[in-house]
Amino acid sequence: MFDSPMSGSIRIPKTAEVLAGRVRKAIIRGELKAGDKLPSEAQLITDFEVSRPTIREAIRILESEGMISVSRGARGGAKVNALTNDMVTKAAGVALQSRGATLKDIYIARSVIEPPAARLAAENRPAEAAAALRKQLEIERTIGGQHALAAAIAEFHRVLLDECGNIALGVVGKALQDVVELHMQLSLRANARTLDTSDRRTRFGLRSQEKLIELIEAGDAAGAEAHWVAHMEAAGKVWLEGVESTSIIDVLD
Amino acid sequence: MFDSPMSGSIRIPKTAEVLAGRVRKAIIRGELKAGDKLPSEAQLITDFEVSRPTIREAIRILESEGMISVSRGARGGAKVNALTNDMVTKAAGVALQSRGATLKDIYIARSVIEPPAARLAAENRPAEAAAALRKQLEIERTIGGQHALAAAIAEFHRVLLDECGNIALGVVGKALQDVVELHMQLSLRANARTLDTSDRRTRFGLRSQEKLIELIEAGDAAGAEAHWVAHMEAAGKVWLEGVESTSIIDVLD
DNA sequence: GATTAGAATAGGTTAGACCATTAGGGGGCG
DNA sequence: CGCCCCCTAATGGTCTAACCTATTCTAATC
Repeated sequence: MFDSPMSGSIRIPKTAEVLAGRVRKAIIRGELKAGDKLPSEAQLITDFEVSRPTIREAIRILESEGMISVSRGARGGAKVNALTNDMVTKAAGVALQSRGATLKDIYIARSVIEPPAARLAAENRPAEAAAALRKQLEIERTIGGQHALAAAIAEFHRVLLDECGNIALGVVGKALQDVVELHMQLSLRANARTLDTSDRRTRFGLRSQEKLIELIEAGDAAGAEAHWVAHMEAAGKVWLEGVESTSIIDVLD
Repeated sequence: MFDSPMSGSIRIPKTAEVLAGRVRKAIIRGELKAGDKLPSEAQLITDFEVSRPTIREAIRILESEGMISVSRGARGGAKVNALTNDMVTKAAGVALQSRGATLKDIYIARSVIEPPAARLAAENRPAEAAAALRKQLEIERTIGGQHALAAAIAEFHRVLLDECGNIALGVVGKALQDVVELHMQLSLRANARTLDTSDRRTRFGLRSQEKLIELIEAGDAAGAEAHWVAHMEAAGKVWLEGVESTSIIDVLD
């Protein structure tokens, strides 16, 4: 039983998918920039010579991918979104939840990714990275409120991943960070608990961040990595006992 | 300037999105398993009391997320797909390409993630991991053809990430691996080049994998990690000069 | 019994209508 | 004169009713 040269299941492309694909390609290639407006549905109908439901299916596809958002009313329509990590976060959230990943799992993965990010930052762009991190640290110091502080600290981690100079590491690291944050938001909304971030521990954390910045600024790659390993371990001990570390991640509404 | 309790732009949910959300939730929660068939469009119309275009928009959303696939004709309809990493791969591919990530970027990120995966495998489940890896190594040894061998080696890396016992690390590591593989497939199809994997280097790689398995089996976590760091570095030197290491990742069509 | 033509099923696409929401302009009132 | 409200136009959201097309099953025919 040989496959004939013509074998292989052929996939008949649907009009809506083709349409969505064209727009997606234009967005990824940068031909359509964030903020640009797509033509109105009526215009698209005449441009592409397809019916309205077909157009709308294409729009739903792109919307579900987070590439456009649609608003109603006069001057409404589909606008191109800035390409964010949202899609990666959503996809990772689904994959992690369906496999039963726990907060501890994700924290361990982050502990694997972030210290090398600190090393790369110190190696490749110490000055810029230190400046960006210091700016975020200032925000943390002046901010009020437990939730706002927690968000600012999360942002510090994101800045570190951004400034490491490796796009791939940044994308996956931030996706994990975002999944955790999403889970926390939903879990807090459900349980209305309060975060018990003691002041003493917070100050210790900020001092540790300050030290990281100094090591990066000095170009001490090995030192920055080692310090951040220690930081993540220490912070993880505190944080994971605060949350139910074994609870399965939940990113559903 | 305080936000009033009523501030914040409200999001009017669209019927199709609500519908898609319900099905998505059921799939993620495991209430709908892979292979299950959704009711026919006609049935959904009567079940949910919405019109066909709306149903179809919901179906397009879920299809674009890779959660279902639809076939035409008698006995056709929407079937639930197995939850794979495809969504994460696609999303990561888009994010990486739009940010101009290079193959080298991604390789570096993989070099960050895989050695700790080897360490975790040796720490947490040496016997199972060694068995699974050895099985894959056998496949590599008996396989013929350059492309098939390259695919088998890629699979070895995936098995390692699966067997490390950390779901989050596995998900993001495999996503990066998959993005690279997707790019290579498209690039090969476009250029019809041939892979020049010399036999000598291939055999060296397989011996290195064998050594990793032995270290993991012995529970030598530090040794496994260190060995895999060296392996990734050595393999990277060869591989990155074979491909255009600075070429920007491309995952379009 | 194998082949093939038709019937049944179910998704793919189109057309047209009407409803709901929003921005902006014009008229009335202070 | 200026402010507010309502009206209107633009645009997406939803529905109904068809017809087309692909796929499978069945039954008639050779």
